[in-house]
Amino acid sequence: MLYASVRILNAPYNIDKSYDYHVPLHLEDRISEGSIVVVPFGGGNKTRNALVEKLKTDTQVKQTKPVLGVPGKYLFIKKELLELCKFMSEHLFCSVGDAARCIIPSGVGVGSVPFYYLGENGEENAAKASLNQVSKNVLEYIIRNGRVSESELKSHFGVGAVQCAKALVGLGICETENGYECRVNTKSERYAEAVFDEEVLSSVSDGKISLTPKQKVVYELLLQYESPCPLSELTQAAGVGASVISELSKKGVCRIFDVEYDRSEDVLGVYESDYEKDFTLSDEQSEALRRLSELYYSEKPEAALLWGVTGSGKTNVILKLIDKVIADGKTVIVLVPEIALTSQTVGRFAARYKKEGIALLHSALSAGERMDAWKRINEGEVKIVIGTRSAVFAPIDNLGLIVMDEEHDSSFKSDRSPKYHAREIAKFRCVFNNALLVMASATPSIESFYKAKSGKYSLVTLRERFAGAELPTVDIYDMKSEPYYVMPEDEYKPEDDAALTSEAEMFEGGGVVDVKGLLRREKSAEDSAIPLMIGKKLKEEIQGVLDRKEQAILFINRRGYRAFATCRSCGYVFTCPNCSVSMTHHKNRRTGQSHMVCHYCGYTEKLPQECPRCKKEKIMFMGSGTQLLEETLSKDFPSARVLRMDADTTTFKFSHDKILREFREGAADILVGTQMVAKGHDFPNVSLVGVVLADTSLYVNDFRANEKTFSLLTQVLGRAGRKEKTGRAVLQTYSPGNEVLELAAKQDYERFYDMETAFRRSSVFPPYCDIVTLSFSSEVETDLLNAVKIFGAELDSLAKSEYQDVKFILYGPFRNEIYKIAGRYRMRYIIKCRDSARLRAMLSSLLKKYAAGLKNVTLSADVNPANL
DNA sequence: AGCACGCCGACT
DNA sequence: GTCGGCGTGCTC
Repeated sequence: MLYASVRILNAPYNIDKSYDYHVPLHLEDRISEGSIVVVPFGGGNKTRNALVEKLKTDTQVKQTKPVLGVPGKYLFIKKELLELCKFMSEHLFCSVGDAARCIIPSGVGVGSVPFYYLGENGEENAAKASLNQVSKNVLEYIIRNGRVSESELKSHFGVGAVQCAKALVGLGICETENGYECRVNTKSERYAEAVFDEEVLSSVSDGKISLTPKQKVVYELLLQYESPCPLSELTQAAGVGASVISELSKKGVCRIFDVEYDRSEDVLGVYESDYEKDFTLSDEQSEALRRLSELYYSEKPEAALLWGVTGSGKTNVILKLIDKVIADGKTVIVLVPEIALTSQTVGRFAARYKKEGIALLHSALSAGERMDAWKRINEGEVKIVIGTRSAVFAPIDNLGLIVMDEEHDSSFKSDRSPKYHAREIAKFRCVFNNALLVMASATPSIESFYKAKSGKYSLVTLRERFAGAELPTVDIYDMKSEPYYVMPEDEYKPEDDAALTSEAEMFEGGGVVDVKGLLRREKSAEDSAIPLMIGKKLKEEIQGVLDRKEQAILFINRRGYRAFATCRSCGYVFTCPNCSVSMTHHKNRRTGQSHMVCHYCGYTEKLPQECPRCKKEKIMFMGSGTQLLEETLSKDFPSARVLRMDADTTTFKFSHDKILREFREGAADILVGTQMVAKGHDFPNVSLVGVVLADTSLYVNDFRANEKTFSLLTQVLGRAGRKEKTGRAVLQTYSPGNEVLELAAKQDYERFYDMETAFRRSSVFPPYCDIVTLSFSSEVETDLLNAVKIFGAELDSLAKSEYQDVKFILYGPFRNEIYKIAGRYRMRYIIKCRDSARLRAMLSSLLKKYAAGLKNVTLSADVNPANL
């Protein structure tokens, strides 16, 4: 008898162990180690999917249940990745099944369908019966293939084959039995959008089209959104059924349409013609290539940090390295940050290696496409995989090289459980395959640079800028020399200062707390209470750019119109009812309507005229976002064409890419946006970059605040003048003396690294220790507090008894930076430690004990989190 | 996580 | 006397 030792997928952490099942004869030749199988589990024998860890001929278990089915040869995890699952579960405190979920393409499910096979007296009965041609073909196919699923018959002989098969069963020729097979769930999402047509809008407002109260609620919501809204979200937000929305569409005031996850464009083709097929390397680049090749040919696991300033041609070196690896008959995985997926870099790779066999893995792929890519990779048709973090799991054989472009990017760390870092997975795979890992960045993570300096990684450096490209001239501009707030005289009262102080401190961080300056009045101001976003210097530079018919990019760190709304009379701040954050003020471009939006849970409400607390009409807005910047620009530079890119204008797949392409093709003079404008795009005509507010307070309370600011600014500055022209950049700030800003302006990574490591060493942060956070969340605050207390006590007692040898420092419990999100309260412990087997054993036993045991509370661990 | 088994209050 | 409340414990 053959037994399968399996792990249940979707099993909670505390019951994640091996379970033995026996394998029925007819499945023996279908099952193998790494197969996904269907098994009965638990008292109710509910069918569950499981991963076969081992096949064996005996078992300790007295009574085993049978494996019910092996869905298909593609639902299979090869040995290397099977071991990786185990590794992940040990290091990331997740079940083996959770790890397997990262590896199996999502959207692939298991379905139960009838299978047909030849009956006992099948051939005799067939000889007696008179069959039509199709039935004969179907029968022949069944005889040839043994057990055949209904869907397989359908795909071979059309839908009619099902009838034939059933008839064959009726005639006693075939028999049928339910079995399992792999199925790809194609998904599409239904969207609704208000009809922004003058006539429709006015007929609704003057009652020509009458709406019921519920319809009204939905309609108002729709008007507030700038872009189409998923129906599911809309019905939830409005608290109505889908019928209300379909009524609205019948009345012609909104449109309902399906957006398939399937509409992927030919990303490969986009930039194909942009680049020459061949190029020569500079001396420095050749040397870098030589060193990397040496590491590659060593046939040992190696890791190298390719540190090259912006514009030093890292990509060229990498392309030449890949050429060698491919020529050597091995395969390559290239990992890029999420945002860069359709960028030129990817296009360049794609174009260059199309004929060798390339697979592009990204979040916009439909389940079907993902499955296709997975099949092609599994069947060895692919030599190069390019993709975001999850591409590190690509089932590619014979791996010779993994490249991580923009190594420091935080999108390489998963934000969902299991919270893996692609870098660690890549290392595991390189060790398994004796392959080379190349991490490339202009601003490496402090941790990686530290490893490079201490010899754990080989450091390969590119210092020269390629093709004479130069650093932009950077002006750090002191915004304190500008009036910040402009407010008409008659509205100003001295007591405003007091009410605003706390909020101003809260939201503008260290820089702007001079409230008197904040409210500096200017009698002549036409626009009341509009913060000055564009200082004199930046204004001049923008004008210059427009005059020279060049382009500019302006970066601002907040989307929306105004950062928050507050009452000048009582100090009330508009706060999300579900989250402990203030809401952001948004303005609809088309209707001009104002509403407040929570950036964490999406909650939206209409902006009232009066303060909900004191009922006075004294609401004022503070801070500024992309929408206001866009508006300000069109006022200050009426002739300029402004394009905005933020989460609100990039709802759809590829809309992001579309905006960038439009901008590159010159459809706009100024691109305004959040983080996403900063990353990896090359715009030849951009000669000015403006950072509306550059402050370290962009990331408060995170020990990586400096690192993140430095790398973000470096990237933004890198957008200016990469070709022949020397670009210009203006960093507006309220803390002009800040060392991080100055070093970023000079692009002096090494000085920054020295400064930052000094800080990390003295306060004990990575790379001088590891950090594990244990996060608790609950909808019930008292349950949360209780759980946190119990857990803390237990950890304490373990540390004093069984795990005395484990050294760690426990901090907390703390409330999270944002205590409540979407109705859940969140707290955590922070542990500084060495990530050792003993430490993991201790935490794992605790988590196993409490993962299910704390009522109403979910608990999860994160090793070296991306944000603290 | 599910879903059993198990031991005490309000119903036909 | 039973139906069903959800506390405790197991899942090959």
